[in-house]
Amino acid sequence: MTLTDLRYLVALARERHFGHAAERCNVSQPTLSVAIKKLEEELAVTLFERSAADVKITDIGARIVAQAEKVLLEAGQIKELATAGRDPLSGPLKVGVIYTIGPYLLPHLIPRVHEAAPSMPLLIQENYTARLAESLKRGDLDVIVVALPFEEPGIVTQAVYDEPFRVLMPAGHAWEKEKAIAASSLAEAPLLLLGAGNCFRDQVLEVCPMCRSGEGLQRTLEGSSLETIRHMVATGAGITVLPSSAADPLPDGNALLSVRPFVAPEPFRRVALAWRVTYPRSGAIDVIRSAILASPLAGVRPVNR
Amino acid sequence: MTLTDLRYLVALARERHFGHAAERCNVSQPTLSVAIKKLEEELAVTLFERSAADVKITDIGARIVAQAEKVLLEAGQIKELATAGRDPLSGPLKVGVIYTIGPYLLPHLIPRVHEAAPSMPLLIQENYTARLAESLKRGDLDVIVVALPFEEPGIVTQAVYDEPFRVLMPAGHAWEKEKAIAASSLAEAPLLLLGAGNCFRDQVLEVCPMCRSGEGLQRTLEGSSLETIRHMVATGAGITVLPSSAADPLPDGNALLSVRPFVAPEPFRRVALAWRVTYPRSGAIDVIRSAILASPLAGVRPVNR
DNA sequence: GCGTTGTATAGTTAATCTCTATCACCATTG
DNA sequence: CAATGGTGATAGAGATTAACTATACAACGC
Repeated sequence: MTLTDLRYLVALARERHFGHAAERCNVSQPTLSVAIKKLEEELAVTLFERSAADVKITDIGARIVAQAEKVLLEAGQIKELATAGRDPLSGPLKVGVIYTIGPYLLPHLIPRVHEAAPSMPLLIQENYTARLAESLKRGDLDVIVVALPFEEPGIVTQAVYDEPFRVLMPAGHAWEKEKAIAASSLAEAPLLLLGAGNCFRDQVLEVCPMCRSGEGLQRTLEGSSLETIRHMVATGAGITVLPSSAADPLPDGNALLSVRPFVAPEPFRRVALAWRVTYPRSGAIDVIRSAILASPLAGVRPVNR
Repeated sequence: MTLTDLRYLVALARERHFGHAAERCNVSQPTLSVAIKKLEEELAVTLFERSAADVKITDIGARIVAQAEKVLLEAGQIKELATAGRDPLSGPLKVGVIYTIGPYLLPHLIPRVHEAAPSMPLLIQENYTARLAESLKRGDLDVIVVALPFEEPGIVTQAVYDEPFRVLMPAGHAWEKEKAIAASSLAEAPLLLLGAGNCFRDQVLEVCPMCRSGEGLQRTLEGSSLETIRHMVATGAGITVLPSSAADPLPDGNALLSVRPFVAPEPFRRVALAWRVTYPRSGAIDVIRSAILASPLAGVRPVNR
């Protein structure tokens, strides 16, 4: 029993004439004749009474035809689903973003994606890079926004933008008179840091290796966020390093904080998209990339592909 | 897209492993692999993400698999319908009976058929032979009970029983002293007859050709029934001829009527079943025949096949 | 009876399906 | 870092199936 057989069956039930039914199915009369006969043998029931005058459907035949129509209808739905699903910009996209990007990127990203792909709702999760990577590989996420380096088997990454680091200090801090801060000077400062697991923490520590080993003044704030740290800096609890997208857009007339760039070469992080090599909706990823690049993130520099 | 393809698809969605899915489908791994690939090409969507680690279903793939399961379920129903319909004794049987048999046969027939084939309800129609024949050929009836001769193209008949005719007269009639009545004497009697269209009318007239041509005393009662005629005989309106099944089972102690047989050779009618040669439920017809023969119809003689 | 209409059958060709064998890829491991 | 094992894809051969054309066969109607 094949779907073709069922189509022949339904056509014959409608036409009650082998020749006409065959014509409607674009096959020869013997083809349809043989198919119906085969179907009757397979089901071991007589579906039609053939006589010279006409073709009559049996009671059981009528019931089976009705069921066959249902099967064909449902099968047709598969094609419709496929047609609808062919558009990579249709259907939800599961996006992961690291904690130190999400709050600054998403408010810009979401409306832009919605505009570019109205029928692609975003299901967004913020997490650590390691967790995002796991979800991505498991298939719980489709694409993630992380900082490089990021290497995983089966995962491709595409750099999107570079983002310089900034030094954030309370207003009136001694460094406020400097135009730019040297990375080395961080070792002497009471540096507020995110907890372990945040890649940005490691990147900051890399900027100033002495900070890590020196057991200096820096303090790790477990379970915290860049926003919390910024508030702490404002209260004079210390200084910190922020990515430019988080540091530069200070609320107008914020008198409690000062931001300074690093002296060249500025330390920066490279932000990238990552997805499974096998992920088929590359068009959706292109939309995400474009939306990110169209977002007004302070201080960032696009990375050419 | 075939039902086999859909089975492969569902198996792969369940197993998430080409080899295992193939095994479950009793085919080789390349067979399943190629089938899935073909399906993806036909639908122009990626259903699975293949990687070394594992096989992941895409969102659209999951939706299509769910639909495929529905299709397979509905297709399975076809086989179930066929299995249920394979029994000729299941499902209603549309039976037609002529007016002069129905009232005497059906009260016996129905319970016997119900006992022999409980899941074969009878849909019964009484009518003239000509109407029954028409319905039978059109497929509105499956089998009819008629009196021979009955010849129609595409219709087979099977004699079931012979039924002698009787003379019915009011009690006290002059013929009551006779043990048997000669057919020829009917010409002189006030014979009450059924209306045109009833085959029994013609059969009675055939018993006594003079009645037809002679413009004798006989009266045709249009739109009447044997029962009505019997009541009229009881009131002394005339005499009549009845089939034995209608004449013999007189209500106990009916003092108003007398029944007499004809002198040999007794006139009789041959009652038969008829159905389309193409009708597939011959088992159902056998049940009807057996039930008729098991019915205690007064005076009838079974006809060997 | 003979032609017409309609379905079944035969035989052939073409497409499809399925198999075995093998390749290519990747991830793990000594 | 090369070897290994597990996994899916591909190639080519063989078998099955489905389709066609031509024709037979059956049942009616004139």
